[in-house]
Amino acid sequence: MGRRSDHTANELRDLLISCGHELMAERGFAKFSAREAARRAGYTVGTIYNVFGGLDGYLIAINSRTFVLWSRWLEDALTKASTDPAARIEALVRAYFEFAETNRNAWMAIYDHRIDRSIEIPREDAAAREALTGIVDREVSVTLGTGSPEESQRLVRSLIATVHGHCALWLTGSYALMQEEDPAGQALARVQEIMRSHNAFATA
Amino acid sequence: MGRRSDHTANELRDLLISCGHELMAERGFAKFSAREAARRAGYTVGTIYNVFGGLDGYLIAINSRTFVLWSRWLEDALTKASTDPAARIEALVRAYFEFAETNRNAWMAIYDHRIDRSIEIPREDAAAREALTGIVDREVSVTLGTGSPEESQRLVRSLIATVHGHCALWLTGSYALMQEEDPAGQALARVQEIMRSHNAFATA
DNA sequence: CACAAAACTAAACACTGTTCAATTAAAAAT
DNA sequence: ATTTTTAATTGAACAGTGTTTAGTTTTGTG
Repeated sequence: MGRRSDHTANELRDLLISCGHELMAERGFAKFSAREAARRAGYTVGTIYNVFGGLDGYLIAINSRTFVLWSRWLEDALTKASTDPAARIEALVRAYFEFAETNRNAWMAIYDHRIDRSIEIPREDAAAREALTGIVDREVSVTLGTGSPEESQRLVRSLIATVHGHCALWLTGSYALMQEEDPAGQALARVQEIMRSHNAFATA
Repeated sequence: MGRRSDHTANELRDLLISCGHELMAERGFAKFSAREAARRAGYTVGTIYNVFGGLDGYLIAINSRTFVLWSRWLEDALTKASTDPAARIEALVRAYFEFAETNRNAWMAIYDHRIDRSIEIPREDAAAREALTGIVDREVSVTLGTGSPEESQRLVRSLIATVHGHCALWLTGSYALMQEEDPAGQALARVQEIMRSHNAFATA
C-alpha cells in the first residue's frame, strides 16, 4: 500500500512514538526492536526510517517523551509540596526516584542510548531534555543566597549528577548498593549536606 | 577439529577474556559481538558458550577484568599519594575519573550490562567487583572519626554513587554537563563537602 | 484524467545470539 | 597397539536484528 489517509504526518509521528515508548517500557533498551514497534503501530520498519530519519532519531524521540513525562512528574510533586524550600528540595529528590522506579526501563533507556556526537538533536528534543535541569535550577536557586548565577548553575548540575548516581546504581543493581534500603534517602541526605555547605536554607 | 592441545582450559579462558576485553574497549557494549571476539581468539562462538555457559557469563568475566584493572589503577594512585587523608581522597577521586576516561568503553560496559537477577555471579567475579568498594572503604574509614561501621559503610556507598553520577553523566555526554570542564573537580568538591559534614578531616 | 510526488511496503543483505548434531582429537581401557 | 570412550570444537541452522533500496500504491495537483 502507499500513502494512507488514516493518519496525518503528526498523528503518525505521535503514534510511532507512543508505541515505541510502550515497547521500551515493556522490554527495555536491550530488547527493544524498531520492527516490533512499527508492527504494533500497524506499519513497517521503513516508515520509522522515513519519519525519523533513522533509528537514532526514533530513539531520541522516544526518550524525549520520557523526559516530558519526567518533568511533568516533578512539577506535579512540586505543586503538592509546601512553600518551604527544604521541603521542596526533598519533594524533588523523592519524585526523581519515584519516576525512575515507576518507569524503570524507559528511564534507563535515556542513558542506554549513546548518541553519536555527529548526529544533531532536534531543537524540540533538546528543549525537553533541558527542561528538567531548568526545574531543578529554579528550585535550588531560591535557596542559594549569594554566589554568581554561573556558580549556581554548576552546582545544580553537580547536584543532579549526585542524585543521578544514586538512582542509577540503585536501578542497575550494581554494587552491593542493592542492600541499601533507601537510596533516595541517602541521595537526599547528600544533597542537603552539600547545600548546607553552600549556605542554603540560611534562616534570616 | 576436536579438542586442541594448544591451550589449556585456563589459558583458553584467559585468551577469550583478553580478546573480548580488547574488542569491548574498541567497539563499546552496543557493538560488541561474541562471534567476533571468538574469531579473534581463533575459535568459534560455540566455544564461548562452552567455557562461560552463555553470553552473560562471558560479559561478566570481561567486566570483572575491567574491575581488576580499575582497582589496580586506584591502588597505584594511592601508592603515589601522600599520607595526608584529604590528599588520598583527592587522589582516589581523580584516579577514578582517569580510569573511566582512559577506558571509556570498557568502563561503561560495566553499567551497560544488565545482569538478570536469576543468574548467579561467580564468587571470583563478585570479589573483583567488591574489591573496589573495599579500597574506598579503607581510605574513607580512616578519616571518619566516630560513627558505627555500618553507618560508615552506607556513607561510603553513597560517596561512590556521588562520584559515579558525575563520571557517568560526563562520559555519556548527557545533560549540558558536557559544558562542565572539570567534572572530577566538581565530584571531588561534593565529596569533600559531604565528608566535612560528617566531621571527617577533623584536626585534633 | 493524467501525472508527479509522497507514503509505504517487501525483500534483500549482512549481521546478531542461541542451540545442537556431527566431527575430531586426546585420554583411558583393553 | 588398538579400540573405546570422553570431551572439545565446529558448522550449520533458526529466528531475530538494523539498514538500504527498488518497487508499488495512494494522494494531491496541473
